[in-house]
Amino acid sequence: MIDLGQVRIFLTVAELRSFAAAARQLAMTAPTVTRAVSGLEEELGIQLLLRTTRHVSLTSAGAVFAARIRPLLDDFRKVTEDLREQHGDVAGLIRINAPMSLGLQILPDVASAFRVEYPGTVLSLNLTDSFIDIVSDDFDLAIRISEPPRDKSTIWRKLCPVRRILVASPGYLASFGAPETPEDLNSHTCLAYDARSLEETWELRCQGRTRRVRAGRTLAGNNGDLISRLAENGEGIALLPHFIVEDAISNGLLVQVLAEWEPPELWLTLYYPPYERLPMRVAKFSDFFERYVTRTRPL
Amino acid sequence: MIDLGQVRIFLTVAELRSFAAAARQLAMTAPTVTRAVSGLEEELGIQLLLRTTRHVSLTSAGAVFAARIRPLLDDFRKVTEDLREQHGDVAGLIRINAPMSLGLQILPDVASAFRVEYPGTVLSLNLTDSFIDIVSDDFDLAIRISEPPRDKSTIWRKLCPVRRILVASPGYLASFGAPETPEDLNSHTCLAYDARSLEETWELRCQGRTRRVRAGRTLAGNNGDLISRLAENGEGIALLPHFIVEDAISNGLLVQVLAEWEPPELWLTLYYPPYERLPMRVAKFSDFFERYVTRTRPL
DNA sequence: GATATTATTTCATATTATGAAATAATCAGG
DNA sequence: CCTGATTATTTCATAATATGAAATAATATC
Repeated sequence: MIDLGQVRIFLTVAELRSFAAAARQLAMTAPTVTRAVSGLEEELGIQLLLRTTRHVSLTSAGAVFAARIRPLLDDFRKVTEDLREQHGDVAGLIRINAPMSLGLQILPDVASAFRVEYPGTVLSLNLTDSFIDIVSDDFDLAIRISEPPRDKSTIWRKLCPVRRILVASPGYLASFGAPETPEDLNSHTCLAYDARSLEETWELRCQGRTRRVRAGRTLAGNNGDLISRLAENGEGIALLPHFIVEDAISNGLLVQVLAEWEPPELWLTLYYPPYERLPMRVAKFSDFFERYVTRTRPL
Repeated sequence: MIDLGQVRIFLTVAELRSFAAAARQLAMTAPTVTRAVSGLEEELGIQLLLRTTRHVSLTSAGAVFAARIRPLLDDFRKVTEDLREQHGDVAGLIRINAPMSLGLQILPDVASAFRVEYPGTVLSLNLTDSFIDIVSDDFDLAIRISEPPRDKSTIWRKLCPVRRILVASPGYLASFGAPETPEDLNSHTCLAYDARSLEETWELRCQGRTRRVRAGRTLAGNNGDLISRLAENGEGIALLPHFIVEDAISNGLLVQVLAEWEPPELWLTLYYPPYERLPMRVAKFSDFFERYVTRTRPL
């Protein structure tokens, strides 16, 4: 991996057309400059500068390298400087988006505790279950339960895994029987999470074996609590985050089925808009939220 | 200046969420990874990763930094790899553009000598005096006499300074007298180089003093030899590169005037299209041309 | 609560970086 | 053509840093 210090020195020499002048401008000694350029040339395996004791000029390779690397070096400087200047008050508006069920359960407590610690902040809490675009919808922070995107350009941060389980009401199971294998689900009513496509594929794993089941052919909803309530009413089998159904289970309203078959792990994930500089208030709230979720109220 | 090795290690740890796994993947020892991340955090003055002995996760600052720095590191890799792979045959078509006068004087000799050394190459020589766009006009190399552009994004390379002098024919000077000061030029016919604007400003310096003269109000041309011929015909005073008028001066057709007043230095400059990878044939021709100009035929 | 894994620290050693001085090379001016 | 001044590089002794094995501290799992 190439050394940015060497690159900076090389660019200075190339611009000033002098090793001595570059050394003076960079407050270094001449040997340091010489060694930096030689080292870079050796590293790249190509000569960048032509020098006599009286005249320095770029080679064609050096000219191309300089032209391409200069803007990159500026970008690096900008990114690191933006990060270094992460200071300032924790105050101002923070626009937060979260899924309905999760938001209702924990955001009120997090928000109150946060506002005690940082009274200068203003929280705008927005709960939606549908897909949101954090940029165009103008949020500072979106809390989602999902598999993190492959996309390298969005800014996201996994907090903790969210376990999901299959549940049904005792009444439903009495009428239709409990499934013994994933294949049995095909003859059951499976409640899908996605109301739009009316269908969802459940991927279930057990000891290396994977089974896929189509859910939602008869009933679907876009909200965890809604689906939980439908399941409690005996409408069918649901695949839901544990934190949504834990109360219903301990009250006996729902029962876990096919416990040994596990769906893919989802992650509680924070999404940020493409900040150049993360505002302190957003950073603080993120970290506060993470502490709360992982310590005070594990999912 | 930040250390790219540390950045690479940090990104690996962030992706794998484990120092030990990152060490294994990068074929390093665990202490090296720990120290790289700590060093980076110290350098940036902000914590990037949250770690316990069993779990590693990004801080919000770390997530933003990772998302912004990752594409930059990829670009950096690409630039250096493109440069490292500067090998291969010196063969194929090289499309070269040059100013008319300079091109006529030296390109034939350079081209012949180059073709002897690299018979596999094909040279396309294009002479124009007007402004060219190296990208849209599809040249591999443009030779210009100009002040290098301020623009940091174009790829150019200064070869050597080009001295310019003020000249007129003996006949013209006999009729109108020789100017003693730059101000005297206002009552003379000054032949401008730029035919399009019909006007050109001559900036003349002598011992720290600077004078500006407007030229070309009555006669202008876009070609050095053309203007030289006009001056030889006694049409007025011209400001021309020394190499264009040296023959006419030694033949007595032209005489230098206001010798102690010097115009700004122009540079013989090579321009490249925004190559990602400079083709070997273009690099070789550039270096060949430079050697010829600075050694065989100094301007 | 024992165990295994993990991140970090310690410490001795090897490597590298650094600058003053010496050297070699080159251009300008007499 | 020589001298002097400037410049890039090398030398060399020293200081600073990097490195890995082993020890340590911390934590999740069984």
